[in-house]
Amino acid sequence: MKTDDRLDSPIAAVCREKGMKLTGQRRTIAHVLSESDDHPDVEELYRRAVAVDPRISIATVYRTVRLFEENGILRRRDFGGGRARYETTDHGDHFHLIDVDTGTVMEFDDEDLKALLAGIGARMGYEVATTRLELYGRRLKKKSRQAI
Amino acid sequence: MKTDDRLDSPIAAVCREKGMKLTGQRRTIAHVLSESDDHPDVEELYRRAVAVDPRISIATVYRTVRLFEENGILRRRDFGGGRARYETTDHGDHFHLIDVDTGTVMEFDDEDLKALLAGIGARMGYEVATTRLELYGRRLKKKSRQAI
DNA sequence: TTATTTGCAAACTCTTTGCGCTCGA
DNA sequence: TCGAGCGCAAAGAGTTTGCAAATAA
Repeated sequence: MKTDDRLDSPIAAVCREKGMKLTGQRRTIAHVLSESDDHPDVEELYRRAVAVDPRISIATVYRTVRLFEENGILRRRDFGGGRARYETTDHGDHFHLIDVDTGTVMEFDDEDLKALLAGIGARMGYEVATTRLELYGRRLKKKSRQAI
Repeated sequence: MKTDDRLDSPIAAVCREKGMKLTGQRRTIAHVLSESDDHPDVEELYRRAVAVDPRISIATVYRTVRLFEENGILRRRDFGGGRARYETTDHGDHFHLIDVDTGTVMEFDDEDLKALLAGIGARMGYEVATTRLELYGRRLKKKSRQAI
């Protein structure tokens, strides 16, 4: 495929650094990912990629997403619903809060929480390697919302 | 199917209370579940059920497991690996710690943790309905294990 | 040039479902 | 008796893969 320099992106740069062959499809997917700050599934990534360049198949999206995950560029998430969702790793470790009414996914982080989890693990004789934590909730009415 | 009173179990009793038709297959699956204190997937439940009574199909296990979940007898869990796993609801709300080397699933509970999570949700404007929390870890050497 | 990657379609895994027969109440 | 439930096999949904053609380096 012909190189399209307009599709250069931070993630494409990482691919180059890691020595991956930078095909047109990978460049396109890297571009789409760099522009996304949500948690798309493969189908959605495919839709966005095709909008940029129709010469791409969903099999390639699956393959690329796995490649990027293996290279630490993407993190796979599972919020239920039977499909994997992906987020870039460039904004660190965090947890998720999912609005059960709208499906909106929000990110949060909390040092006390991390410390507490590590402590619980240690007390049980384990070093915690990874944590999967998702809160599923409903928007509070303003009145009952706690002050920050 | 002929009734086999040896298969009576606490879960079968709950089925009766809830007015479900207590078929031989359901009785067998209820029995198997009452004897299990781990987190089997459908395949494993099927294996255990067939060992008790071979006249059972995996479709029935799927159907029964869903029925039991809808009736609050079972809770569906997803620890990755693409298959749902089930636990009885009779031992309350809790979290899981999974040994990444052996696959062993352990349960734990922590009031401070629950409070912290509820607080985080509230601060973000949400009432937390359900929480999914799994710690994946590696056994610590005795020496570095923290005192309880 | 040539080892990799891609597109396509078939295959795979887990789960659900349509249908005619069976069985519990 | 008779409607709910069962077994079977086929269908779905998401994901992976074998193979020949295309392509980046």
